[in-house]
Amino acid sequence: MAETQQHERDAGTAERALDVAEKLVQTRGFNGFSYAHVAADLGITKASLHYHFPGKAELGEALISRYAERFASALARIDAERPTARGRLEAYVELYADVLVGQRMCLCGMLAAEYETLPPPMATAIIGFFDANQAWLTTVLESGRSDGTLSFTGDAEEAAQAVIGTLEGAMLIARPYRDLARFHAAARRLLDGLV
Amino acid sequence: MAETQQHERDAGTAERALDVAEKLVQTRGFNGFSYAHVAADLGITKASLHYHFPGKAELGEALISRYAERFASALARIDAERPTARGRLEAYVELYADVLVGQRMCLCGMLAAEYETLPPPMATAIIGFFDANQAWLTTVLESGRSDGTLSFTGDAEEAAQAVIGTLEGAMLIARPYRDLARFHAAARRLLDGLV
DNA sequence: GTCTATAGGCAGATAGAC
DNA sequence: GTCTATCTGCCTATAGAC
Repeated sequence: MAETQQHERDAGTAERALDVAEKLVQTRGFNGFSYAHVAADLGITKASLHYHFPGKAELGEALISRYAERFASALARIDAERPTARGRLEAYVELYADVLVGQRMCLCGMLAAEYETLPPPMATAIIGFFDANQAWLTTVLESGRSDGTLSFTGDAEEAAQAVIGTLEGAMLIARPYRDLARFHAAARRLLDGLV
Repeated sequence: MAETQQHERDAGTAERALDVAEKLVQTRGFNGFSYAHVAADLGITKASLHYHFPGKAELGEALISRYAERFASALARIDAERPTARGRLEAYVELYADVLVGQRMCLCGMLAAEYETLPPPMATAIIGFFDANQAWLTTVLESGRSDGTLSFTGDAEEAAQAVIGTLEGAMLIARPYRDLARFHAAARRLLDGLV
């Protein structure tokens, strides 16, 4: 497993740079961090960082693409481990909660706020992230409604969009309050509204 | 009305600077705009802007305080014009929608994302904004439940927090999609969930 | 109240040695 | 891969003339 990605231990510099940058973007935003921040945290120079990522835009793209891949893996895992629609939704909420416990905002939620200032490739990738989430949620919601375990009005796609917006918004507000319970209360209400 | 604030026409330089800065922060974020942006838009120099606001931090504080005051006025007006809890909630949603039509994020929602990077006085002011909204919503929800026109589970304060989070999140996601309907659909579902 | 001029710092980025 | 050195540009901010 020489060139495959390893988490935590023994990761290459590029991967560790992504870890540091990811945390910085999730807490400070894309316009609130710099190559200097990342380099200092890694114990290398800015110039070295430019070897791995030609520019901030490319680093940003790599950030979203890795984040989206991990999210997709997590969704596949939920599909495999959770048989019911309700269970899948609960696991989905947990994905968000796990991000928030680290005092972080969802990477793409943060970037959505800064959308107007982002390089076009990053903007496109963010939309792709939300589209993928919406597609997965739509399937879950539809299957739940089919087997009678979920109940909601309107089409599943619209409900899926509401789920994403509600969770992102709950994170956005809970974070400054440093109140994880606030997020969970909002998530609970959301799930209860889907019966 | 020499020194009182006038909107639109004949506003003083400080007020016009706030208008420009407000729009910039709502679209690009606090870390995504500069004195140069504001000054250029006003047709004055950066130095002149420093005469009105000593630093970016003070400009940011003035921004939040004016925004919060206007929001408070709008809420008082809703109380005066809308007799029912349901009508007040609908008018509250419209406040958000009116911001979004201008392709803008809620000022404080945007700043909530950048929370970790803000000068402490700005951070405090943002919490104050959300607290005020929550207090108003809590009263509306309680009165609606009392007279039987609204129905929801849990305490009104928690429901109020959910309303704020849902609307902020709906804005956050609808904006990159440039899809106002997406916001309205989410808002409709939210109101329908309060019967 | 607005200007010119300028300071000092940090940003993103590159060249070239090792 | 990482370094030193450097560049250019933009940032916030100030001094002082008008």
